[in-house]
This record gives sequence, structure tokens and C-alpha cells, in this order.
Amino acid sequence: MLSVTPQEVFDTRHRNRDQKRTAVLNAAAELFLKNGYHRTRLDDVAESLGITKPALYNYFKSKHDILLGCHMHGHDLIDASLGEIEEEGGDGLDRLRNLIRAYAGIMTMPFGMCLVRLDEHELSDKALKLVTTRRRMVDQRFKHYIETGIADGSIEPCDVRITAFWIAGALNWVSHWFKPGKGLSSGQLQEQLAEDLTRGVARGSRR
Amino acid sequence: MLSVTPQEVFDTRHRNRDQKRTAVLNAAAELFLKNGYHRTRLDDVAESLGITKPALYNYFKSKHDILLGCHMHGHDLIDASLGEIEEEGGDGLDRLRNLIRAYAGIMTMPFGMCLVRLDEHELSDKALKLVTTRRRMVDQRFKHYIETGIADGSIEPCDVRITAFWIAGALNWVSHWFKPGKGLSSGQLQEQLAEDLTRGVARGSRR
Amino acid sequence: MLSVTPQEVFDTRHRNRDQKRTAVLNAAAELFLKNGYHRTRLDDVAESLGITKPALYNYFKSKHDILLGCHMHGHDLIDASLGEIEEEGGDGLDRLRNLIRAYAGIMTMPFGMCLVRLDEHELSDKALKLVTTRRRMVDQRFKHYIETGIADGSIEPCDVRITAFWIAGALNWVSHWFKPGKGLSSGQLQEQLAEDLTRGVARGSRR
Amino acid sequence: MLSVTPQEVFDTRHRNRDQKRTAVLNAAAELFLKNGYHRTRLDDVAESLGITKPALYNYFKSKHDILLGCHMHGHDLIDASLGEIEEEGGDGLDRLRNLIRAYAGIMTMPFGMCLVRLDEHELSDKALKLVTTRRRMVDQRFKHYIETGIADGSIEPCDVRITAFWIAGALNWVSHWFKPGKGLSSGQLQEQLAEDLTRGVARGSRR
DNA sequence: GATGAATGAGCCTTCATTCAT
DNA sequence: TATGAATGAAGGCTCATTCAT
Repeated sequence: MLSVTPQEVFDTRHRNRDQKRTAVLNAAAELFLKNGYHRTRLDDVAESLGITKPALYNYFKSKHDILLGCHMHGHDLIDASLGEIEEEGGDGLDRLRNLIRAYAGIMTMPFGMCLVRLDEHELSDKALKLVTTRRRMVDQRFKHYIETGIADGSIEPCDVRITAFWIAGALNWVSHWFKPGKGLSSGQLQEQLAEDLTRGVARGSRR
Repeated sequence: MLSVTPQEVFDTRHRNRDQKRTAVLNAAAELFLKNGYHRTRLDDVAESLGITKPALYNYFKSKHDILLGCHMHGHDLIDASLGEIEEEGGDGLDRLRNLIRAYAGIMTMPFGMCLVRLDEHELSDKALKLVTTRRRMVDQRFKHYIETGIADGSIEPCDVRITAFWIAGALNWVSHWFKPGKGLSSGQLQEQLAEDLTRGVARGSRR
Repeated sequence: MLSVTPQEVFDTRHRNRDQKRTAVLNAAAELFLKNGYHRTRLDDVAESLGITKPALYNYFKSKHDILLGCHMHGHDLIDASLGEIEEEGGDGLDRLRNLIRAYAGIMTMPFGMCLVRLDEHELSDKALKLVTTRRRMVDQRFKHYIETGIADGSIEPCDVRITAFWIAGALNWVSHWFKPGKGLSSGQLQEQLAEDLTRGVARGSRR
Repeated sequence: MLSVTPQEVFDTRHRNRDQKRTAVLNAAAELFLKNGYHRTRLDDVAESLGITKPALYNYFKSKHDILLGCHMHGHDLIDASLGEIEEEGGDGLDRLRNLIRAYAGIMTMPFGMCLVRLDEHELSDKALKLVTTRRRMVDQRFKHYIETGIADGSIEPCDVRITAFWIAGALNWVSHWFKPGKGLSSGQLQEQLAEDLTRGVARGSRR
């Protein structure tokens, strides 16, 4: 949680530049998710921050750049999680479950949702390559843990690519239907999915 | 396969209206998926059909209306499948597997992909309601079959809502990664997913 | 009154061409007056006649041409009246009153209203010249009768141009406020105006 | 007279908004009257002000809105006159003559001409209601003064509605034929019409 | 750094007119 | 002659971006 509201960030003149950048991204992500990238005008973003449109250009060089920022921020969240999971160790199945937990959690947060719900066609070619690369890294991690699990016997042999995709898909979709404060909490959901999505995958699940 | 190319449909002045409407939708869906809704100009759609932009207005009353048409067409495909599945019968698990097969197949086809990959924010309020209603019907079907399976003992008791969502999510995501002619065929994928996504759900899957 | 409705005119194949032209003009005039020239599409005109748009081009070569037709028809009505008034004779004041009566009557009829209420800017240069010429003829007639009246002593000396214009203006304006079936009838209005507009003009009206 | 030309108003970035709004209206009114509303493109209006089309949208939200602005400005002129006339007092006939003078003057000015010569069908429904309401207020004033005059004996009894309409019509028509610098001046015209249009109306004008 | 104003580029939509049957 | 379909031409409006203060 921020200790100041996004508007307050802009209240004082000489506040940290990164803080302001983040405030812009937060405001933009919220509006992009609510109304779509195209239906969100920079005026809307600026207004929600209590500043004016041209001021945004002090922190981002274009609207596309803000969109890219949202994606990058989302991926930063994922990467942080990936690091923690590695540190925690365990066999392939353990790590897969930890990844599912972490990824599911991210999909309940605005920047995580951005990764799935915002139209990637709006990214510039260069930006798209960046995003695609990072996305592949995540896919790789899913595959890697599955392969690890197969190798160490914690996971039943399977088509790794398909399995990784359907698990990732099940998780990505969370960003479309999860509503905070309604139904399960984010934490409960993480546990549930870690369990449900690995039940048919874990060793011994096949008769 | 069509017996005529999209361009040929417009070769003769007087041809079946529905055929032309469908040709427009096909062309639009392809471009929307490839380049995004916004980056696709009506000129592009028209050009790919060998006609001029205003001619499109003989078949659709706006660009938004074409988008809605894509969604409706996708849902028509789903609804047709839903009918067939009902006719086929079986216990809850059988039906769920049939639904997964059918739905996975649809997600490998352009109009199915449209349902997932095109930004719904571009739909008018009225159109969005239409789409949302039909989408809920599909969600309901997933839940219904799971409940049926629990009742008839073919499926282990579980959180129906969550289970329906993660299965649907795994399937929807197919529209993002499936590339025809690369890897598994659509048919193979359907079988694989029908098996994989129910393994942890079917009776006896829990020790 | 027509003995057939406009739609019926087009029912039989080989009806008089002029009859069809007139039917088109009637329909167009009504719509032009009701909705304005620009807001009236040729589709609307065609629909009100029970035919299709391209059929109109058998009788008029453009929408502008239809507009010109309305103007010409209106002026034909005036010219016919002018002829009758000349035949009737009388002194300048008598003729002026007859002119007022006739002109007021025409201003209560659709084609008369067209002359005043339709935007002349839509006429082509050539058409505008035609219309302007005929309009000047009418103005001339007003002036001529006033001059005649001054010469023969039936009308008090005055600024002929101004007088002609204000009388014509008073009459033209009828086309904006006259509603058939409400208030005075067209005939009563003609008498009233013939009296009112000449009271301050006739000999002896100045003390 | 303006102390700056219309173009100069837009020379500096930060100048009184109202001044710019008025400059837009002036430019638009001139072009609308000269070429008609439809044949005037916003590009034309912008060009005549030395700015570009979208800049107009800083001051008006649509082309229709500019048209409405012209009408409103015209009515503001009238309303200002109506206030002065009331202050000046006099009997019904005096006031009617003052009204004729003022109204005739307004009909020689661009914004006054707009009220009569621009096609009201281009106004939105809402705007049309606004305009119609104000127009009725003016009509009411004509009627009111005539009634007052009849009551105080300065005007002969007559059909008030018809009389008001023909006087107003005679005046409105000024906007169609008056050319500044040709023939009578605006002031002379006002006097002439105040005299001419009341000669047959004033007490004692009927024998 | 911030802002009010202005711009450039683009695209949807309309509709009179024409074409092909 | 009549029509369904197609087109050419045009113009209003939006909005990300830049300019000038």
C-alpha cells in the first residue's frame, strides 16, 4: 500500500521522480483495465492524478511508453517472485506449486492483470519484443519446473509444452474474473489453484 | 473450406447477402486478430476483400457492429457445440470432457479466438451486454456439468466456481498460443486437454 | 388536388413522365420543408414515393436539380398569378392588392414556401441565376404596381424600393408561420393582408 | 469596431477566451451567410482565422454548436434592445416604433441576419428548442406592444397576431436584401420602416 | 516543471451518384 | 425502366503530441 495517495505524490514539487512515474503507472493501469487502453485518454490519466496532460510527458515519452511501463512493472513483480521461488528450493512439484501460488497472486493485482488484459498490439515493435522476451522467460520457468519434476519423479511424465500452457492459461484467466473482496481472497485462491492445478500432474495421479 | 475465396464472393454484384456478410466477418476477424481492432482500418478490411470501404456499410452499420458480429459468430459456434453435447448425453464427467473438446477446438478457430483476444471495451454498452450474457451461458455450462458430475459421482466434490474458471481459463488461453500447423493438431489438442484438465477432477483422483 | 396519391403515380408502368416528375417534386418539397434540404436524403424522397433511389434519376439528373425543380414550380405558380392579375386590370392600388392576395396565397402552399424557406446556397451557380432572375421579376412587379399607383394617384408617393421590399417581406414570411387548418384560412389571410399591407400606402393614408 | 482583426486575436497563445470565441462566431457567421452552413467547412472557418480546424474545438464542441452560438449571439443583440426599449417607455405605438427601429437595425447586422437566413433544421433538437423559445419571446414583444397600443388608444384595433407577423416578416426580410453601403444606411432604413410599417396601424389611419 | 492552447494525422461515416443485372 | 450494390468524395471529430508562456 502506498503511504500517500497518487494525487499527493504530485503535491510537493521535488519528490522522487520514480515515485511520480509509479503514480502515473498506477493511475494508468487502473484506467486501462477499467476502460481499455484506447478509451482511456491521457487527459483521463492526468485528471485522476490532479495534473495536466503535458505534465505526463515529463515522466513518459508517449502513451505507448506508459503502456510499456505497465507491462514492465507487471513483469518486475513476476521476476521478483521467480527469484524467491528459486531460493526456496524443493523438488519440481514443490517449485511448480510455489510458482502457481505466486503467479496467481500477481494475476489478482493490477499490474499483473495488465499483462493479460491489455492489447499487446498497441506496443511498438521494439516494446513488443521486450515484452515477448520476458513472457517467454515465464513460460520457460513453468516448463522448466515441470521438466524438473518429471526428472526428479515428483511429476508424472507428460507433454511439457501443453501442460505449461494450460496451467499458465488457467492462471492468466484469473485476471479476467477475480474481483477483490468477492468470493475467495487472493491468498485462498492461490492455495486452491496450487492444489487444483497440480492434482492431475503430480506423481501417482495416474492410475 | 469455402468453395470460393473471400474476394470471389464480391465478384458478382448480386450474390447471397449472408455469404458476403460472413466474408466481411472472416476478413475482419483475421485482421483484428493479427493487428488489433484499432490498428485495423475499415480500409484494410475492404481492401482485403477487393471492395471499397463504404461497401462494408451495406452489411454492417459500423465498425463496432462488425466487431460485435465477430463475437456473435464465435458464440454461435459455441452454442452449436453445446447443443450437440447435450444430445450426446453421458454422465457429468463425460459431458465436461465433451465440452472441453469442443471448446478447445473453437479456441483454435478465428472466431473463437476473437472472443478471447479482442478487447471487449470496444463494444458498445448494448453490445457488451449481449456478449456478456452469452459468455455467462457458457460459464454456466461448465459449472452445470461439474455439478452434475459431483451429483452423479463421476466428479470429485470441489469448489465449482473456481474449477469452472480454471478449466475455462486453460481453454481460453489456447487462443493465444495455438498456431495451426505447428505442434499438435487441433484434434490432438482437444483430446489432450480433455484428458489433462479432468485428470485431477475425476472421481478417484484424490487419494 | 391530385386524383391519385404520389405512390399511385408510380404504380403503373407507362404513366405520363411529367406526372411522375411532379410527384417527385411534391414529395421532395414536403420533405425539404419538413426536415431541410440537407437532412432529406434521396432515399427518403424515394421511400415516400414507394420507389428506389436510382429511379429518381430517370426524372431528375441530381438532387440539386430536384431543388431547382421545386423553385421553378413555385415560380410557375407566381407567374400564372401575375398573368391573371394583368388581365384583371384596375389602377395601381387595385393591382397591388391583387398581387398581395395572390402572392400571400402562394406562400401558404408548399412550392411557394420552398421559394423562401429552402437554402438557395444549394443551387448551382447556373440554377441560382435562373432563380434570381425570376425572383427579380416578381420584385419588379411589386415596384411596378407601386409606381403605377403613384402615377395614377391611387398610391401615396413613397420610396418604391423600400416599400416593395417590406411588402414582399411581410408576404414571404407567411411561409414561415402559416399553418393550414390553424387560425385564418388561406383565403381569409389573403384578404386581411391585402387590406393591412396597403392601408398605409393608399392615397389619403397620410395626414 | 474591433480594435484587433480576427486574425490578431489568435496571434498570442494566451488571450481572453471570450474574445476568441467571439472571433470564431464572427468568422463563422460571415461564411455561413455567404456560402451557407453546409458549404462552409470548419477548415474554411479556421483558415479565415489563421488557425487550424481542431483549434476551434477549444471554443465550441461541434459545428452545430457554432451555429447555435451564432443564433444565441443574435438573440443577445435583440434582448439587449428589448431592455432598452422598455426603459425608454412611451405608449404602445411609441414602443412598437422603437422596436421596429431596433429590430430593423439588427437585421442589417451579421448575427441578426443569421437568425433569419440560416437553416434552423441544422440545429439539434435541444438547440432548436432554445432558439424557438427566444424567438417566441420576440414575437410576444411585438404582440404585446400592439396590444398595449390598442389598449392605450395609440393603435387601431386589429388582428394582433397577423399584424405582429407581417411587421416582423417585413423586418426579417431586411436581412435578405439589405446591402451595407448600398442605398439607404442602416439608420435611415430604421427610420423609414418605423414610419412605413406603422402608418396603417396608428390611430386615425382608418377612415 | 507545469500549463493552456494549438496542431497533425488519421479514420469513421455519410450520401449523391453510378454500375451491372 | 427499375434496382441492389458499389463507389468517390468529402468533412467532422478525436486525441496524442508539441509549442509558448
